[in-house]
Amino acid sequence: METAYNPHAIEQDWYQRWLASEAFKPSGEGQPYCIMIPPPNVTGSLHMGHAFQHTIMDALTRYHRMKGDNTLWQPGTDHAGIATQMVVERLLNAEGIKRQDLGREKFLERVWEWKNHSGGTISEQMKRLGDSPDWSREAFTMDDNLSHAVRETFIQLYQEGLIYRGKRLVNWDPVFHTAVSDLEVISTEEQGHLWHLRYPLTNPDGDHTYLVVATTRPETMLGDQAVAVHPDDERYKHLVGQTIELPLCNRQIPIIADDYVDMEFGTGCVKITPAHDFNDYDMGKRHNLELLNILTEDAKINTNAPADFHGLDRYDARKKIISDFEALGLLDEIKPHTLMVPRGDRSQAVVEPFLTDQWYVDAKTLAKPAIEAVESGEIKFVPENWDKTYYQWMHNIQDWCISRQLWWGHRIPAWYDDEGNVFVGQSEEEVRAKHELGDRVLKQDDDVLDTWFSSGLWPMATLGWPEQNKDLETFLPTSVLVTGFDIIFFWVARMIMLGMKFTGKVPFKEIYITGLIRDEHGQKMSKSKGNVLDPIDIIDGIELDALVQKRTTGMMNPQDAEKIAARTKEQFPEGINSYGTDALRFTFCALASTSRDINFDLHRVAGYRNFCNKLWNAARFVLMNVENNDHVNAEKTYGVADRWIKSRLQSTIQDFETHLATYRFDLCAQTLYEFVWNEYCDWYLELAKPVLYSDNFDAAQKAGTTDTLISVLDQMLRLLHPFMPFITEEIWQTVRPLSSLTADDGDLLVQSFPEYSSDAIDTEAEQVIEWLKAVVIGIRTIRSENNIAPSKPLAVLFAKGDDSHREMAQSQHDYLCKLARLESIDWLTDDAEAPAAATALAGDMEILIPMAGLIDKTVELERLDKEIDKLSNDIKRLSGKLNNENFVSKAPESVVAKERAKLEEAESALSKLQTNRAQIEAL
RNA sequence: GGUCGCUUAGCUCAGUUGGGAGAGCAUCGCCCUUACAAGGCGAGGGUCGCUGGUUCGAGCCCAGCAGCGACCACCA
Repeated sequence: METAYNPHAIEQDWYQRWLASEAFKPSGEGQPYCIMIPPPNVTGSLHMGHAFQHTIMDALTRYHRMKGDNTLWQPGTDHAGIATQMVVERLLNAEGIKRQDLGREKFLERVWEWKNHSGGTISEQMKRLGDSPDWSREAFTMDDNLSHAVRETFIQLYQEGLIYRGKRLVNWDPVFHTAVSDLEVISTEEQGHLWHLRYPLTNPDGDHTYLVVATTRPETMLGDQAVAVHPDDERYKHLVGQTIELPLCNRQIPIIADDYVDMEFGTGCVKITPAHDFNDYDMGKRHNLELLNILTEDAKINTNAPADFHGLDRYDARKKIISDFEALGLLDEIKPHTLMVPRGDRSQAVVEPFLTDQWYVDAKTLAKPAIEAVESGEIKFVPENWDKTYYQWMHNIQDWCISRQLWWGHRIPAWYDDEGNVFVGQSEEEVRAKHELGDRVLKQDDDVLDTWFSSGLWPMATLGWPEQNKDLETFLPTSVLVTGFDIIFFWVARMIMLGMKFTGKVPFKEIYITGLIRDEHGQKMSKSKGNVLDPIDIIDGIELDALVQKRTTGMMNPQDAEKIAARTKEQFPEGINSYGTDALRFTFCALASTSRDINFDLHRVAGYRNFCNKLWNAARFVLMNVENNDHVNAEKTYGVADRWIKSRLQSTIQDFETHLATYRFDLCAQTLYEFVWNEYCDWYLELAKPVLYSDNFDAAQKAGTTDTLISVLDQMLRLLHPFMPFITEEIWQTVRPLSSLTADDGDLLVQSFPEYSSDAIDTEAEQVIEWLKAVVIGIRTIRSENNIAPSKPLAVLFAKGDDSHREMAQSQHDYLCKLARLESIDWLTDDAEAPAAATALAGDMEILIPMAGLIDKTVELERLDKEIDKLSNDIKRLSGKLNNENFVSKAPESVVAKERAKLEEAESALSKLQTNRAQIEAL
């Protein structure tokens, strides 16, 4: 093995070998365990969020595979309708082509070309991460079988009246010319104006010649159908039923009363535009108002408005209306106003409420069982709190607009005849045959379905639905869904609704909601902020120039490039090191606490890269000291250190499994890190050295140590494998010849996971080693504080203590000498006078290092004073507590006893140190 | 307006029925001790956001306040 861990040399070879062994496929035996990947955009590339979630999913998959479960991780990608179409349209625009120029068929050919060209990126990147899904089942939401499932769902819902078509107000994206769902509209606060407009009364009375209405969108007045006031509003009550002369339009509109109006806001008069505002639409329905659409699909003014306005862009029309009102003396005032502006999440264009024919899903009906599934605990959110977010949305769910005026996606399986009759079915042939339409002219609906309609079927459809097969039976409900809270509504809720509707089963039993990856300061990673990290760059490393290049090309705001380049150079003057996949994966696990934001700091990766190196070198040590597997059959005796490390290993296994069961990957990572570094490396390897190197230990003891070195290393590698697959496989294969395993037994990824065994728990060994550690640390501290060279052998005296200490000092003699660099250990008899010495305590026992020529009086006094201070404080606190009658009488007996013992211990320690201090002082 | 969350060491974060404040990174000192300088050994560093309450006892439970954040809805 190389002296330093080099991730590059080992990763991809193992991946190819795993693939070839078909180990990623479900074994067909054991308990089913299944995870569905949240399908990323087929033309996208892997970002930190994917890498994070995929690491979690892969860790779970590998763990369950090693546990012997029938494990399936289903991979695949999403066609991502609007996003993908947008990318391809942009590419075409660069060539000077519009999609309309090509026509639907040719355009779709181009999209498929693009999909085939860039579609493999994500999968390739997943392989770099060591992800182990069953690639033979890789799915795409527009595969034939999935498309069939989509149509089947649509047809059934339509037949049950749960999908319907209707003319309604929708959120219209005037750039993409499509409806979008409520969820795809992002409202942000922007500075605007509140325009107060005067609407003249047809019959002015003494008090009023006009009413003043306030609006943030003056252009909509062209479609006004009424002015509404509150029915109880004394100011206007008498005007209800009268009419307004709508300026610029030469129309009369009524004044109506509706308690939706807030008397306190503005003037208390609201202009009502039923065709261009959701609230007005509802009011219009209540009052039978006409729906007058005044916009085109481009959000220009249409011919329903006065001729002056035809063809004007909505914002130009706004300007003209303001100036026209002003010219007529009808502009009352203009106030600055902060309002929420709705924009399309993809186009960033301001969306307009727009009257069109669209398809809707009756979400309320589907939501009912989906809510109950979570309430009953059949589906559990982890962390649990997310159920509230889910309930809140589900209880207020609106019908889901599923039609999109796009070309890329699942075309709606509905056909119309010339008379406007609708026929829904799998294909035109089927529809014709079923409805006996003969050669009647039929035209398929031009629209496609919302992408989330198909991803909502993902778990059941990838398993084969609507066909009833073994996979569905075995793997549904799937075990856990791993995803972010940002798509609970988009995706999670829809999978539950559609899944329960069509299979009668929940799609998954648990939903593990991960945090969102942010940069080291908690900022969202984004191209425009220039703080994006590419997981592949962390694995492979990247030169500064290339990183700057990457961050500053293709920007929305090129003027920020300089700033971003400067910041990048400051943060990564040397570029980014290559840390390897395993370090990155371990970092993700270590960061996966319950927090909803995860600040990703590269320093953490560096720390865990060092951990990889530590593991690597521990293995090197074992290999250098174990030449063959003779120990397997040799006679062995296991020393206290061997029993100790095996005992500690059991606790590690137990803790790991407890934490994994609750998705606390951070605690799992910490448990493993501490065992490997602080117990196996720091102590066990050091304890093994004297046994292996000294003649004081016989062959059976040496064999016992060798055997323990190998077997604990083997168990550690298994424990670590789900988090760090490559380095563990590499080391394990090197170590395998030293164990009883043969080459036919498969690779590490299919070995059994360590099982906790209480038989190996050895409290006696743990006590002995804890004592030994206390002695060694006590001596090291004295050395360090008194500047005694670590290489200088010391003669120490032990004093006080009891028989057990004498026994341990005897049995651990060689270990103590080696670990603390001692030349001798002697016992001070009880009646002998102690020499002036630096003192450490190990329980009741004193460790004395005579000062002669070694120890500086003032330094040692300072050190002792610090210890004494600490003890005095403890004693003060403890005795205060124990003197409090309330505490003694009300606290549980065990707590009181514990405090008493602590007090006694502290008092005893204090008196020893004080004696010692007096002695030194007197020198 | 509604819902949820956060505030612990310089930084990023753990802290599991309330019972001695922890980790990693960073900092300081010593050490090339035959696995590892990506290392070893040791050290320093926190009035647990503020105020009050419950309790023998509060980082943890309750109330209020302050600051930060997310999501949902929205008055023209």
